[in-house]
Amino acid sequence: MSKELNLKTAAIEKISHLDYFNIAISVDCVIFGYDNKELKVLLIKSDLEEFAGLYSVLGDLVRPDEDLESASYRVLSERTGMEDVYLEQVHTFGGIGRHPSGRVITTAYYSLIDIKHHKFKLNHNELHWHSVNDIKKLAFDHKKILDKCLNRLREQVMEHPVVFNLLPEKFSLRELQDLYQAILDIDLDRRNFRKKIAIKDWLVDLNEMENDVPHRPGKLYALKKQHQRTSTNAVVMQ
Amino acid sequence: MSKELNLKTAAIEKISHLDYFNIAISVDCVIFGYDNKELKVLLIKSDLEEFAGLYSVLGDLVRPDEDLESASYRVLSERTGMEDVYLEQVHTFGGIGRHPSGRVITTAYYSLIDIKHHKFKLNHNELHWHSVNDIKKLAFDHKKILDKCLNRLREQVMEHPVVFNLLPEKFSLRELQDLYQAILDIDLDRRNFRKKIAIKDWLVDLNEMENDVPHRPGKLYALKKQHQRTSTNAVVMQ
DNA sequence: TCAAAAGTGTTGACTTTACACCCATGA
DNA sequence: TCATGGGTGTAAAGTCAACACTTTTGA
Repeated sequence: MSKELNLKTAAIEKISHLDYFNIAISVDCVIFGYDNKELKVLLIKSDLEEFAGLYSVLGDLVRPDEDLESASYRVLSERTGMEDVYLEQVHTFGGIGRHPSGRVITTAYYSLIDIKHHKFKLNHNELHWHSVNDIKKLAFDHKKILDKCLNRLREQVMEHPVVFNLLPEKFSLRELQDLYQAILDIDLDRRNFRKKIAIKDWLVDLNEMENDVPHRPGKLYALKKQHQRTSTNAVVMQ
Repeated sequence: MSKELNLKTAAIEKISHLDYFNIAISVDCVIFGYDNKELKVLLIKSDLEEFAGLYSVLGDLVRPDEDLESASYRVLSERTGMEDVYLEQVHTFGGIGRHPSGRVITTAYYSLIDIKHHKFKLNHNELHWHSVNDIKKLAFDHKKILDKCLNRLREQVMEHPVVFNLLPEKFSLRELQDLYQAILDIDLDRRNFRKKIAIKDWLVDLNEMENDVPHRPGKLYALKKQHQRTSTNAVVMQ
């Protein structure tokens, strides 16, 4: 009773499946920044009437000739002018009602970028940084997407050196701790935090000190070269 | 210089994006089983000429009117006759050359099912269980998909009670340990394993003993009701 | 009586947490 | 001299890994 061996070519298969080429796929990039001891996320005002007044994360449809990663890098660089930034895929959202234009499935990525980056032109498009903690509602299912990306970020932050794009090249341990506290939304013990970071061996001591701080200056550190994460040396993290 | 407020309706947006509705999306289900102290995976012989002789994991195109999760449950139940089994989304693979029929992006899920399940009709379709350790090459990028799902399974197995679909309802701690060893592909210390499982509080002691074993019988346990994972009470795991 | 696996605790190594004092700087 | 944060160590609690002997059963 076994099925007959009935090979078909890909070309033939494609014809029989043409009906299915009726779903669009997009990428959405949850881009985190950090300023004033708060974790921020870059949002754009939705240009859909259905979501008038609401913000959404940055996304775009995937072009037929680009892969998912390229699409997410394109969104990132088109919107922020930044190249070569690490993006992490988080989850794909495929509910049927999630986009009013039709069937759009989206793959969510997160990324971390320096909020003070130069090429950045916030005024030209309705792009704004929002405090993650203040966000109650977004267009589409983007609140769910944001939450999932934030959870993933929190899971990874102590295991992998992912947060250093959010700091200047040289930073003190206090700045690093403030950043961790903003991301995790908890207080950390200073001595224990320093021990934990020291053990990871992520940092080089630059033998320099902070300037212009209204208190005793701290030592400056930088992320070791081998831990710098970019699109081109992306490390498999799990 | 700010952009004019220029809202468009979803309908209008759709027209301008029609070109993009040219990518198909599929789901691929990596279905793990367990037999003879080995972790297995359910594979089907590829019916594409391009991959003649190679196996692939179970997948199908997503229909325009079903969401991603429904599509993966459909694949699972069509192929195995099983309903109400937990599926975990792992990753979406979107390389441009990954499918010879055209642009197909796929979202991978894994699932664990009892290899001895009744409705199962292995002969009717070229469906076979393969030892995970023996698999060297698969059709498409399915080896990568399998590896990623296996990694995810290994990460979750000690943190969450995910493996119990692979065992009969009543099982001994030795059977459970053998299963963990097969999944993780390492040996575990018996006493430490039992302690670790006891702490999780996943099991009920049934006050029954094994029968028909050629050695001292062990106690039988079952997974507590509140930890049983099905499609309908799926627990958010991260 | 033998073979096979069940069942069970302790010790040492390591990790994690909580916690307090003096120091350097700028205002 | 005050306010601010820098820099540092220790003790107690908890977790993890290694390890061996007696018991029960069927063959």
